[in-house]
Amino acid sequence: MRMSRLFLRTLRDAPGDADVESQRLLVRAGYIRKVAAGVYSWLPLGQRVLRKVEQIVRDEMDDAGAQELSLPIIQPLELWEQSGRDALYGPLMFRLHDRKETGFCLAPTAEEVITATVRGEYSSYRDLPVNLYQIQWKYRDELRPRFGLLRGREFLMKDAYSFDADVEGLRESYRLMYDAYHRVFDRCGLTFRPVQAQSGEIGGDVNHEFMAVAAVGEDDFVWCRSCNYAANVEAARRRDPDPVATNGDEAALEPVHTPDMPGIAAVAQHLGLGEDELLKCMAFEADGRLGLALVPGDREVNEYALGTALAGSKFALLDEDGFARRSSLPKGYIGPHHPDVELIVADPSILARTEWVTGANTTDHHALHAVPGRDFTITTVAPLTAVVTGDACPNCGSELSVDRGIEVGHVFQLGTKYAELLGAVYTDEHGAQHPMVMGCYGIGVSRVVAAIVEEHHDGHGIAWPASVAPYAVHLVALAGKGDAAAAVRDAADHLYAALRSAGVDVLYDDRDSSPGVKFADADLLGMPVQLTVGAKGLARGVVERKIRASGVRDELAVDVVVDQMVASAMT
RNA sequence: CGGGGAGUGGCGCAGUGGUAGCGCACCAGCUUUGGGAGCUGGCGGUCGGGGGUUCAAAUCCCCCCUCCCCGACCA
Repeated sequence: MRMSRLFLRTLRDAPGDADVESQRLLVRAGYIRKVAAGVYSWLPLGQRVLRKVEQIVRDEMDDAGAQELSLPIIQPLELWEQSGRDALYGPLMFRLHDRKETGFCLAPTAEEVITATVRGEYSSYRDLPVNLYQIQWKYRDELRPRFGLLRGREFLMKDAYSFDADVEGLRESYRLMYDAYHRVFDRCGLTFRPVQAQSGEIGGDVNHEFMAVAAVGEDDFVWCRSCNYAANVEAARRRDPDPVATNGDEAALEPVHTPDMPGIAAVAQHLGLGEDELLKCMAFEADGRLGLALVPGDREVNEYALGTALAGSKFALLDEDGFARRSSLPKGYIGPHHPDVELIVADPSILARTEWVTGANTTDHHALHAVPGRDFTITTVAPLTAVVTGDACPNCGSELSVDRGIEVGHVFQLGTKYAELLGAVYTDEHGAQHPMVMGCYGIGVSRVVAAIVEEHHDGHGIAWPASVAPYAVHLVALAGKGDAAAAVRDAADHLYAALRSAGVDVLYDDRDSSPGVKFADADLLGMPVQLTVGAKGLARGVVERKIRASGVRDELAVDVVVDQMVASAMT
């Protein structure tokens, strides 16, 4: 492509509303343009990158045995009413009506439609398994679209759906996708981790999020640098500290005056203690019963873990209203020896210390020497603390790290939920009917583009991995003076033609601009290899090569350039 | 949804009552040519929209729209 004809305008300044580097660079370099909050146009260069990522995804999906189809973006609301997700998604869905006032939505995802589609075609165990996918635009009216392509309201997503006869089949389908995802993100040049995660609103059991490590990520996740352990911050566990036995000679419970100190930090400072010596008592109600969740004062309660510990009970931490109703609970001064407390869930670390400082259940007072088992009775011991960097890995004991990541993929074992709700059943070899067992597998294709830029850029611009670069080579012709100018132009034209006929994708800067502009644009646009044809080099029969990512430069004889480029494209 | 900030040419910005300007970009000419060149001359804006105050509004007042940031409860 000749840059003199490319629909491209690079910007020296990024728009003021860009809030992450990927957005700033993609806009400055002319890959995308914002049309509305969370809605972007993909200009020619951007479209090429999007297609590259798409094609990697398509390759790996096809290799894994999935079949591509295309489902509608406009979906009847009726399907969403059947699955019950109409209400669940609520205002997150873009809604519209046709002229007959029939309700539709713009697809935020496609479990309903795909299930209805398979239901209409397949009904025998002989048909299964089958895995269908599409690469299609999705729509979510996010509360707060932000971070450019990372949280848009319109985004390109690959969604695959597997249908199996039984759970064993599902596990195999899931494994195929899980493995394919590794290959996809490897090929895209991303540093990532699959992490155990919660299922969120889609429902189902086993699932993994694929997190690209990035400071601008919206989700914290926990991973071990020594072993393979990785988990969503809510599902993460640490290795529990060992319990210590009480000697039985601890001093008796002793009240202490702590005026106007409803927080851990103030009390610890006042008493000259570490925050980890204080007992944090978080009040909750579970099925109407008052409970306390106990963690060390320097820790926070992981509500998801608390839910697990309460084994399905409906529970909620007390809010302001709750405290208002429970007037006997002095918020900030609660101790576990409270007469109204019906159950106490304690983190294992509570048993790793013989005595605690805790609330005295009287405003402005705390209590020293609270001994588990003596002064209060623990109903259940279960992991409750939110994991932080430096905690011990539950698998290997090494240090865990809590980092931010961009969720670029998510794989779920859905089970039979949608098949049951929407009637996708098959007949087995004995003539009995069963719901199909489903899995679903998403990749945020447009988000991946942004994630790649987040990982592959520097102060000058983007540095695309070769696998997704819009062009393999950025050929720069420097206009010289007089006869030299003509020679340079001539040599560059020939090189351009030769590279193209050798099958190399070339972006050719044939513009009549100064060298500075051309170099700056080349670095900003980020093709993996830059070839510069200038009068000086040409006189010696060489062109200069610069590897964008490393900045390494060398010179190539003009007559070996094409072979070199073709060879490096192979590797 | 609540709080804060902001909308002025394609992009970045200035302009606190007197009729709109700067840089980049764009167009023309001349010069320049290995890291975002110089000079000269141009094109381009109903100042987010509507209403109001005023002799006069980008500027003051009201309403609306859009955009950005922050905000859950750790006791």
